[in-house]
Amino acid sequence: MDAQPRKRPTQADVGRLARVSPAVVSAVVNGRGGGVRVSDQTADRVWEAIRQLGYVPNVAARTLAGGRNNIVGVFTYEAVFPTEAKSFYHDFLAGIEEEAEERGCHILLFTGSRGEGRRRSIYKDGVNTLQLADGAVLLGQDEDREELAELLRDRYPCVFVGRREIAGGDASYAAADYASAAQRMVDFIVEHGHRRIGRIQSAWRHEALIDREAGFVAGCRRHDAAIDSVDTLVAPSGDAVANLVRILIDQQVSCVVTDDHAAAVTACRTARARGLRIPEDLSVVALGDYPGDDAGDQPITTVITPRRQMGMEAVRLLAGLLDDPADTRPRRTVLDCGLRLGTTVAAPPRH
Amino acid sequence: MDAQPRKRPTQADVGRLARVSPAVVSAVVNGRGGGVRVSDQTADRVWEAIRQLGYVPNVAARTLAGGRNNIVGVFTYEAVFPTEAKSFYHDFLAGIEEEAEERGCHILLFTGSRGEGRRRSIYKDGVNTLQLADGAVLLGQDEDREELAELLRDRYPCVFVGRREIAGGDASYAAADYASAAQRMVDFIVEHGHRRIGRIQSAWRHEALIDREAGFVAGCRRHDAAIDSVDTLVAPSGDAVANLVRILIDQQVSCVVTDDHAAAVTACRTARARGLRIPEDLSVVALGDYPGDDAGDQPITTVITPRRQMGMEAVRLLAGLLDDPADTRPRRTVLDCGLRLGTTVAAPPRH
DNA sequence: CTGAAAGCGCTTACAG
DNA sequence: CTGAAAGCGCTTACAG
Repeated sequence: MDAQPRKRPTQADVGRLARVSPAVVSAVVNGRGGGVRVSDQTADRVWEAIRQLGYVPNVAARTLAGGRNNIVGVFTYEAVFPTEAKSFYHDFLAGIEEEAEERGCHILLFTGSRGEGRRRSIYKDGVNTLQLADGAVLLGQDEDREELAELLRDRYPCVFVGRREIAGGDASYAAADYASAAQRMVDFIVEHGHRRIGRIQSAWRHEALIDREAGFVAGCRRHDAAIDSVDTLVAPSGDAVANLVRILIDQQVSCVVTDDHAAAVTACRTARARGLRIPEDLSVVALGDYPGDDAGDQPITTVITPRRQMGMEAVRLLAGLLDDPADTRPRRTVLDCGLRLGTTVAAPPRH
Repeated sequence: MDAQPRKRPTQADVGRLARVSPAVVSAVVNGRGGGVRVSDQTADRVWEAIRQLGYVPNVAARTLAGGRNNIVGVFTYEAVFPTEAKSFYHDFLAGIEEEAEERGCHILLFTGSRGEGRRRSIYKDGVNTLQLADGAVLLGQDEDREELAELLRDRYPCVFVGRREIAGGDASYAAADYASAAQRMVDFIVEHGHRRIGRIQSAWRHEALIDREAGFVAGCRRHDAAIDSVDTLVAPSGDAVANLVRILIDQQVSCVVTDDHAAAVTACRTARARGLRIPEDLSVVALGDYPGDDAGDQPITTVITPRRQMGMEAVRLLAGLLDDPADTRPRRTVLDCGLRLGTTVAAPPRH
């Protein structure tokens, strides 16, 4: 057979076969956009030639010439398919996939962006790799804010999944409304009669955590009259949680509120080890869930992140950004969180 | 601020500032590659200009001028991130990601390839969408073999995850060695003393299932002297399994061998409903595992598909294909499967 | 309604 | 050791 490094057919080849100019081929391929009009007959001839030759537009050329390539980028600093916490990104990605598919877009995962070190970066050797795609959705936790600021300065079209305040730039995002969810969670436990609330707060100052805090504080303020005490302890790491739970138990709180699911699970275990029953003796709630299955553990009453919807909405916002680049205002959506009622909340014990 | 659609500095701009030609800038940026040599003085001047202007190479232009784009495609007919069976593709993708990252490649998920119908297809409007990438890894079960045959005819560089015999083409693949694994599984149960074996076989004639069958049959033949009987029943669907299990129980088999994990779980449940204990009264093994967690069920003794390795190997094979396109022979690797020893096998009961 | 031409930003032979 | 030029494959004004 021919062993030559298969040369792909170009617009010129198609044009030659269909006896039209490359420009016409371009117009046909792109749904007669660009002010050029082509008769149905001609279009059919072009399509036939395209089919015969197996022509496919060259992404790079398209991008270079200014057109779009219908590729939505997805960038994460960590592995998209982690070995532990396998399902971490799944629901976000499912939403992104669904919406991208709906719009006829492909998804480009920037896995080849590891610079010098082990870490991925947007600017590989000073080059913004994301440019391969029309725009990108940015996911994940452990970010390089410097780089993100640069990305915004570059005016690269991107949307974050989750709220982000990037210095010097107006980031677009599809976020979860952790603030109101946290507030509703406070409503919920106060309605159950809790008057002494213990709070274990992450030391990390991520927007998602700041929002939880704001909502929690607002909720407590609203129930100021009903609540006797709120003890807030900051956990520098997950390892510290167990100790803090013991402290709160000693302070006689009837309900422990954690930032995330893992901390809530730890709280339950620690309390049980102290001989307390959940929820009879101590209630526990989380202001953030874990995407995986709880695998056997007692289902925690928790705020649910609308991951799938966030993914979908991020793609939608990005599409808007691309469709109207003249409008430079940030696109922002804040989506409602649900509360999942597990089995870890009951009325406080009577003494 | 300026609302203009972000215009970035180019090599030409840098060259103008540094008083050199664009070609020199290119050489400097790319570490003096391309046969062009530049004096250190000049290089410094260029770097200084780059810094001043904040120059960043344009990826699309680079790709266009260069050839390959370092994008590995991944194609599946179904959603890559399914709502049910969430983890179905995870391990494969993790392997693909790991190897792609190692090679500085990005991953393109062909999600925008839905043609007329609801289904994805490689040839959208008669056009091979996969050509957006340098080559592709093909995943999944429910395929369009016609289309795949066409893909091979097109000589598009692609590698399947799992063995495939495509009519009229030599498909490259990274497969699992189900045949030897099945054979070893037969060894295993015979060594445990099983003499009357019941087999529930899927009616589906996928390569992966054909391989299991071949291995199972070979294993039984090898132990011909030891085995009293092998009853093989074909299950047209998963729903039929329970009934077939009852038949096998009536026929006094001491071990049931299924093709997949789900059928094995059904077998266990059905047997238990009949008052049999697993494994004391009946042993059950599966020749294929399920990637998710077994969530509470008794761990099945099963063949393990090396998903991660298959994903990695597929990318490696693809890289080989791309690096040496002159060599048109198919690239094929068959990877060992492990056996997971669950708690569903014991010596057969004595009567 | 269609064609010829310029240009996107880069790399890579090819001359000097 | 350096510059001028062609070309990668496309889109997009611009003429006919």
